[in-house]
Amino acid sequence: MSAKPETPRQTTIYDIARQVGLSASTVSAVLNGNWKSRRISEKTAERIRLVADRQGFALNQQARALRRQRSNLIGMIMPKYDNRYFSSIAEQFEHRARIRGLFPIITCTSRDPELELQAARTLLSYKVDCVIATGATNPDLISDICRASGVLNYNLDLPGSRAPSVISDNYGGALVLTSRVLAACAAEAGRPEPLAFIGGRSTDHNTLERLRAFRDAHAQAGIAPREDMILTTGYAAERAEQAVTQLAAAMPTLPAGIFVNSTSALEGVMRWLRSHHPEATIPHIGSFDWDPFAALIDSRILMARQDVETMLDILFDMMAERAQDRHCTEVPVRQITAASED
Amino acid sequence: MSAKPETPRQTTIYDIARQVGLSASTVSAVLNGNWKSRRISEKTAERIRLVADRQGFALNQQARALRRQRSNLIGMIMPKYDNRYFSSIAEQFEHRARIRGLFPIITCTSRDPELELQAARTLLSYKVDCVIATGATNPDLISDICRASGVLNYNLDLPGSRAPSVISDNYGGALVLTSRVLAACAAEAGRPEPLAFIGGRSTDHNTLERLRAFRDAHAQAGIAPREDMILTTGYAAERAEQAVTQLAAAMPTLPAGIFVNSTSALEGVMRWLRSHHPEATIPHIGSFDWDPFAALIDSRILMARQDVETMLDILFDMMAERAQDRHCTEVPVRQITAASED
DNA sequence: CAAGCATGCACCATCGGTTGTGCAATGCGG
DNA sequence: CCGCATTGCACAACCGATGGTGCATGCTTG
Repeated sequence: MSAKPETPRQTTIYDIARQVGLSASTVSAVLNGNWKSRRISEKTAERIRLVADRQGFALNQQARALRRQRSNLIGMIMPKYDNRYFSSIAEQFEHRARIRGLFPIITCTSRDPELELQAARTLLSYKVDCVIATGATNPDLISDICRASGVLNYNLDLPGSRAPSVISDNYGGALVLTSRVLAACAAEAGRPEPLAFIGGRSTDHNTLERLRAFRDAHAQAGIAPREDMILTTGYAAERAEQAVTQLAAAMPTLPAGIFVNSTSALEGVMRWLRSHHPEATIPHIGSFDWDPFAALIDSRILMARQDVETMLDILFDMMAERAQDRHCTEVPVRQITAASED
Repeated sequence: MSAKPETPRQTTIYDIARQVGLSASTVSAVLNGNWKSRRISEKTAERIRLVADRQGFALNQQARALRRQRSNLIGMIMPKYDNRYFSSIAEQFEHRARIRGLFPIITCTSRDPELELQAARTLLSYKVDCVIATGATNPDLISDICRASGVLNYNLDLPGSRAPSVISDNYGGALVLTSRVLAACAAEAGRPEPLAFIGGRSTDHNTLERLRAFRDAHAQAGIAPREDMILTTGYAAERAEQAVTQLAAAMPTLPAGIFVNSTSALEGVMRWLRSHHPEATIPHIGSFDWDPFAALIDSRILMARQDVETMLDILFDMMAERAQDRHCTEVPVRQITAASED
């Protein structure tokens, strides 16, 4: 009648202990599995498990973590969810974490360096056992605060100098991709022509490596890249769209081919092409990053798909052995051509 | 020399207390802001803040949550990250949570009902203050376990009967979308023709509502839908691809138009079309859910974009006032046509 | 000058688990 | 029947922060 239906607080091991007439430590031992080593009888264990199940008991992980100095939480900092590269990283990360009995916390910082730091601090506040910085603008800062707290730290996608890193072979992938686009253009025009490069930041490792490959591929094709067509205006679609506008204004005709650095940038490039030349054939495009729909837009779009599975396998292996050497592992990309799958 | 560089444990309020020669409770009061009500002097507060900053002190949120019975964690269960609808929900959710001083935890369950439940239980174990079930296959089960723990709970995208829900106006959106596709087909063929319906689950509310609108739109166009062309084979791209294969095998020619239920299904449909009829004009397609690249594939693709911003605004408003009434709020979708933006 | 009040902080129980240790009861051999 | 080992569990300290309460000290007021 007047039982207070307020917030029906979660039952604790003390509640269970009272009900079975045993001590909380016994209940704890049974529920976390080390009851055999504490010489709790099978009969007692069974009785406790029964009551716990009946109550839908859920152990308070905060309390557990507080005492154990180990949270089983594993944090990932990630720039965006809105493209297939990062979203597959997120999904695979969660899947692998769960398999290993860890609880994944992913936090998305919209490429905001300030937010990245704040997110790292918050993760540490919640006492995650490990912080993985994915595509972080300043991974070393994150490494520093992790080190100060004694928390394991790895970099993914973009390398850092203060923690082990797992990234794609950006040079290798971009070299093949650029060469393929150059070849397609040459086949069409009868002679090689320099490509444009759109998207990314000229400050990040990946863009630099892809640019290096871009230039080398041009050299291998026997032509010089045109520096005025290299526009690393960031990853946002809007900025890429502006870059194409700028490109179109500066020259009589669009380049025969474009290296597009990320699918976000590709979004902007395609938007521009569709709105300004809806009927024209588009330039040959090499996109560093894959999207299933982009593949279907036009057979002139080539895409390099990064090997997320392998990267995460390596990452989790390093975590398992608590690797600390500041080494950068490069994983080859898998090449994708237009409209082909997987 | 022999200072142990093991794990440089995070500093606690006790460490700081010792350094400034004050009690831990004073440090706590200063650092969590209620020091004025505890009549701590400005001078003392300043001294403590200085030391805390210098040490890079990060409060242990687990301990805090344990004591406060309030974690400031807010959990979201979500099927997938790999499409623009869910990924924008995730990003917006995180953004709004942070603005409100909450720490968002999103966990992705790959549309696995078993995983959903397990995820809910885990979130409760970590004592989240609120659980939001997005697109859950069985939201009511989640509501039950949340209720048992006295934790606030809301449904997003798919409605439940045991917690407040915020969803799209699936009927309204699908009615307009279907009508537009029907009209496009009629304009081309000279007479209205029934559309195919591909994707989704005939067990979930959204699919049922969209199907109801699908039928009503046919009725309004003066034709009967063909039941044998309604294939709710799930959301996975592979299943949708199989559905089209089945459709193509069963009839001499493809339908003039297709209602595609989700961008995942659209992926499968487009894959089939490209691999089986690479050069043919594709059917008119109405996709319930938006993707920027899909919009560029063909002007015959129409897309309904759900109003994620408004849905989340409503959701957070309800959370703020701790609304409990099991009401379902429907938010109109924004209509999108081919290649147009935002 | 005593009573009264404000100031500034310390003490301590508490949140829900974990784990080292202690102790009674039982079993067993001699 | 006694000593000793084993079995089966309880006790209590602890993890790090919070907040109610209490106690000096200094200042004001009659």
